[in-house]
Amino acid sequence: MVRTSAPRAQEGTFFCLGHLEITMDFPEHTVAGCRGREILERIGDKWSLQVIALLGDRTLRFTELKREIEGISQRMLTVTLRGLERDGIVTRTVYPVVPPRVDYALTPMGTTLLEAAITLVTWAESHLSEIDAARAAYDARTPTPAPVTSN
Amino acid sequence: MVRTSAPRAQEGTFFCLGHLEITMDFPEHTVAGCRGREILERIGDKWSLQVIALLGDRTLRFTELKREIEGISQRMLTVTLRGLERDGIVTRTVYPVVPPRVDYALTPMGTTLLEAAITLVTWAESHLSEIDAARAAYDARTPTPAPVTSN
DNA sequence: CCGTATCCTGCGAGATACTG
DNA sequence: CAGTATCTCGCAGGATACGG
Repeated sequence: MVRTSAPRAQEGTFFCLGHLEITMDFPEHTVAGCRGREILERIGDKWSLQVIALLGDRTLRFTELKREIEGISQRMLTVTLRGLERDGIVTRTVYPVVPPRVDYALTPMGTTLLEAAITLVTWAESHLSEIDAARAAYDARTPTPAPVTSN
Repeated sequence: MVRTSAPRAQEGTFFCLGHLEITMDFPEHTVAGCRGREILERIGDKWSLQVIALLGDRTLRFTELKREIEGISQRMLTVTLRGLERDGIVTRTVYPVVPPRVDYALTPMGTTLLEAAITLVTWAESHLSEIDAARAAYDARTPTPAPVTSN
């Protein structure tokens, strides 16, 4: 059994994913703005994890990132990088040359985040076939209700 | 150094987060629909992880989940649970009684997913203050451009 | 109690055009 | 090269009402 939420009205250090009660002694653990969820909002968005993964490999320039990440728009790459920079996940280094050159790299904290995230990716890799099987079984049990072609 | 993307034009088992080239010998690793991202879309959404965390604790009924998860709508709880059920993360057990009773529980696979996800939550817990500091520093460096109140 | 069925809204995110 | 500035649109997700 994995213990993630607290027995009611108890205190201590818990994962901030469940009960209201556990937040009493930890003002920073609000329910609506559950801090534990913030990291998911950070790497759970469409592009952040890909950026982090690429930078885990090596420092990259803006255009290099754009080229590596299939389908990302210039705007979203900028937005993503700014968010990661603000959170201290990546560093942004501007070289005052012309044409401009900007390097992005993982901070030490960013590296540890990547290591933590890899746990999940690894899990995904090793369970994809099982998930596919579950989906197929589910869809077989619950055939899509024919969109009104039977009359 | 964390190695997440492949040296170009090489083959083997890599994390599906970066290069195009690594997908050549793994048809299931498409770029747009990167399978590694699917799990993030699963637990990265607004409610799934909270549901998983609560069920990691113990089996819960629909209404119990609704009560525990502050702010979730009936609709989104249903949608979330259906998705998790389809992926084989949770089981749904209907008792033919009146009024109806439906129990939700983690599958073995769901439990392993929770364990993997906890890695990230733990990381978040232990880096929140560092992130806050980074944000404060960033915001100090980059004060919000006054929204035209200076004329 | 445990859902579906609609309607509606805000925001994530793409496309495009323009600058230092 | 490395961005900002707009405009636009789809859809995740909330509110509400009803059904078995």
